[in-house]
Amino acid sequence: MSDDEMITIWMRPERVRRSGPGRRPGYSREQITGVAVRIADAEGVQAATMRRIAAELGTGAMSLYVYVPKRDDLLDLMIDMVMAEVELPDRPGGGWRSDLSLVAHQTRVTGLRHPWLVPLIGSRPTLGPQLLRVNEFALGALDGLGLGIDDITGLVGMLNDYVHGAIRREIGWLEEARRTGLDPERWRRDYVGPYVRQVVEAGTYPLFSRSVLESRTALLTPEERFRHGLDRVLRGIGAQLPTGAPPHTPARPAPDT
Amino acid sequence: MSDDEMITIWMRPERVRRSGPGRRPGYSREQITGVAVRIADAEGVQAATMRRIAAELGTGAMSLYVYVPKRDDLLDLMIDMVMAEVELPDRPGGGWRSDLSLVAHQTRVTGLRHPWLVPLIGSRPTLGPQLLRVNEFALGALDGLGLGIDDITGLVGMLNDYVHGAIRREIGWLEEARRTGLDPERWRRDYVGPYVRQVVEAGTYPLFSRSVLESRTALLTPEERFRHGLDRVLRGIGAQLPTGAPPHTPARPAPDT
DNA sequence: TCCGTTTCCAGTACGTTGTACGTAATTGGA
DNA sequence: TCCAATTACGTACAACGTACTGGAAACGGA
Repeated sequence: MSDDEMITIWMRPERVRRSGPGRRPGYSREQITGVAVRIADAEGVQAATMRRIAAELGTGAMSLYVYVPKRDDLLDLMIDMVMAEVELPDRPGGGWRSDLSLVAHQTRVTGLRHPWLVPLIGSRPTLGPQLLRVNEFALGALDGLGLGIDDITGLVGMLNDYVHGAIRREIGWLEEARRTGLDPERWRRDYVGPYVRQVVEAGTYPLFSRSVLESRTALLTPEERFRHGLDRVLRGIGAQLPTGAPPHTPARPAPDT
Repeated sequence: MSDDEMITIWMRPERVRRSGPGRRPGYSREQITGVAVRIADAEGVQAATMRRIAAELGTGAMSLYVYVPKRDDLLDLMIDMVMAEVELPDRPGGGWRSDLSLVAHQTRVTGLRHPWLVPLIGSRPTLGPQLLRVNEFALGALDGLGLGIDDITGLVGMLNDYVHGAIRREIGWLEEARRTGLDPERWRRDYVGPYVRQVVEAGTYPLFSRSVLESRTALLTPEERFRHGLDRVLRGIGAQLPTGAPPHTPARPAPDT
């Protein structure tokens, strides 16, 4: 199977040539990905076009294709690059609750720092090394508590779903606000606000209205709101652990270092 | 505030003119949205271009702009149109567990019927009437059990996060398989398979490897797998209900009919 | 009946996108 | 010194969203 037919980027590592003929590469995957991430952070992922990235590097668009097969692959590389910002110890060991809490909070700050991350990950499932690393840490947090592997993956998946959903709620209409060139606060006030008010006043959805009008958590900081939801999920997880389980001892020896 | 400045489509209802001068409209928002949904179902949302939709209707691309302000608005309309397929009774009343289970399963089949739905909803939060309707039903399922409104929205959010995540996992690489023109099963076997096998054999992520090799739920049907995860979430919700709550009586009178 | 006003239809055109292709430039090894 | 390999990048093409424009159609009032 030739490299050209390798669909996933993770089976097509960057060409590394220590010696031999041919011009020396002037750029790199990591450099290109870094520029793409910076543009996406500032102006949204749709602004990170091949031409724009190349211009930022002072070269032509087609030069990027030496390092990246297609733009879609670059998106996968971007996802994995920012997943590296999720700071975790080599292995879990603080007790399952604080371990999972750490993953959740780290993922949240990363997702807020790069508002395009979670929406993108949602529409393009990828299994880059950094994502696998974070996943492995979360799985490890629940290992050795007497759970089967399927329960572990299920519970971690549930936690992951909450974290992604919460980040999405927190990001909200950020992307669309940017698309229209308005600052997010003004956008919320002038456009989302009137619509929600209209829906509330119409009274068609009474519980939705109550959730807007009588909300107390709306007064909390986003971080506190996130922790409340996280506590709920962690309580749910805790309720499904085998009773009398050891606090955090792994059942298997740690992987070789 | 003129219509031109209304950013959200839900504040710009379709122009309805019962009489007066002017040519009679030959198409409609619903008709256009329907064609777009059909194309997206068959070939992915990126195939539902303005030109393509118009051609399917036997007209020019620019004619669509009489009914839809921008393509992005059409995406919101598509989301809401398929959300209408989530079949629910007028109001909950089967007990919170079966009510929520109903929403979950209905959402799942809808998400599978339109694989672009969940990824799209994830990258573009919208509050169309059909989505509000489904949300209201879910909120109603937990009303009258002694929970505050914030707890209700939190728990419903948690459930919703799981359902969306589960659908995403089930859809998997469907979209990318289609992009490459291969059928999904062949794609999984020839591309995803080798990569996962390589990761597993490298042994870098032992728990991930176990989750692949020792999984028993992988042998279940997707529907059973979904129900298992759903049961976990519902157990988590049940564990957080006030004790001795009435089974399903709403605390407030039903909305006017 | 005719006209003016309003609305819809649709062709043309512009700027932008991803990327296939071809050519020039650069390098190490024979 | 020449060859083979590799990178750099301008050109080109099809397809995209959509602004603009002129023409067609339908009604109310004259």
